[in-house]
Amino acid sequence: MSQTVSQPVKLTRSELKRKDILEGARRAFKEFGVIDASMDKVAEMANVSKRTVYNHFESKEVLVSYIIRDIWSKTMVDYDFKYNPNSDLKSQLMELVLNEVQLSQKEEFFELVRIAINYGLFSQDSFRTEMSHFFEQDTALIRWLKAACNDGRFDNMEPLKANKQIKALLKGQSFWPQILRFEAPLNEAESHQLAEETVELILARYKKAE
Amino acid sequence: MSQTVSQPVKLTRSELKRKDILEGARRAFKEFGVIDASMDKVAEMANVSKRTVYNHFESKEVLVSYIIRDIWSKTMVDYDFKYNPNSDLKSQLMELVLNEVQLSQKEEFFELVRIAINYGLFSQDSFRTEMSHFFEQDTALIRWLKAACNDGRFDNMEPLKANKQIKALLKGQSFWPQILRFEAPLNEAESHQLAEETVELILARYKKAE
DNA sequence: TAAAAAGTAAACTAATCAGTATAAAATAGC
DNA sequence: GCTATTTTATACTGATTAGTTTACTTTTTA
Repeated sequence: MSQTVSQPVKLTRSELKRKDILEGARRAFKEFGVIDASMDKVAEMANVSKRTVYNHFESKEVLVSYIIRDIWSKTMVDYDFKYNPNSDLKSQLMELVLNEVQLSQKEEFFELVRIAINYGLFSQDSFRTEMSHFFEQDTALIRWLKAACNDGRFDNMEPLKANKQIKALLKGQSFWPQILRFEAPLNEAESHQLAEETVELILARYKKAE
Repeated sequence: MSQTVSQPVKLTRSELKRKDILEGARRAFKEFGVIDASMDKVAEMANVSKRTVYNHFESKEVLVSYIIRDIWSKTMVDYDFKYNPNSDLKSQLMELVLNEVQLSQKEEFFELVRIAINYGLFSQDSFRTEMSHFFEQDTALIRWLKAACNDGRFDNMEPLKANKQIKALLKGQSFWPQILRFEAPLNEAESHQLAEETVELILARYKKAE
């Protein structure tokens, strides 16, 4: 056979260096912020010569946006959850919402969003446009809300609006305070409580009277 | 008489210069961002010599944090709104919530919060701690919720939790998207709609059944 | 009105940083 | 083993910037 199931994938020296650079850059950005992490520091933390960094990434700008995009796409694994007309609303919504909260509660994730914000806050349109996709994305919840709505399980609900409300409620306690380091990431119990309270609120407003 | 009612307050030359510096710095930070606004640019925009800037503020750091603190405290004028047991909940809450939204919808405010966030994102504890007070402050809404709660107008409400929920719902549409420049500040109609939807949601969950 | 205080313009220092140049050393593929 | 590519170390360029110095002028104040 020409392929084994779990191939260790032999990387060329060049590929190894590239990996080192990316890892070093991430550590440097995380520790100092994009602005204060000089390319010399990046090279040093990657244990690689500065010239090598420039052989792989033609400028700091390119390196930064490569890293941000990379993290973005790795974090945004598109989770799907199908609406089930035979199951009760609360448990389904709980699952969706809890997933949403837990997905983001990793310090590594916060660190990288900080980098993106730091970099993007005063940058030009193109990068921000891309960032906005990331922030506004997440179709699983929207799809579910639409399906449940079409199935007549909700009253007076506009799925897109309800989606925004849910996201706002979650981010207000599980995202922004952590990004600004006012609060620590939520633990299991806290995540659960937040999800619960959020679901209660949404159902109280939109659930069809029985 | 030694004091007239509306005295034009004669400022010394020094005080005038100080004002010029602050105004020039704010414009420079707003236009270029704190990092790209050099002290030369600040002096130029203030129409003041660079040395004068340093006579008033011993370093850029000091100037930046002075300005941030200044804006903060000016924006956070503590508005008060007393709970009225004889008026209906919805209109009272609407007033409070609408005020909250409108208070912040000025582009100037967003620009300065961007500066503060960008500056604080990788800074040390002391500055962030101060920032967190501003973010978490706002006692008018909390006081009102507590009063209404004590008066038995709500069911199952923890005022501090409800306050967080309201803030999250508002910021999710009227603060964060604007800070990241994904969306424009809300106009009158949009503010009103957001306030309305938020109040609906909160009342649906907590209003005492009659 | 004279001395003290504050402001000005312009040049200067010292540091930092993105990016380049160079020449030697390590490694890859053939 | 030989050649082409990549990496390394180090030093450099050129630009920018925070902050200072100097010599001079204007304003305040007493």
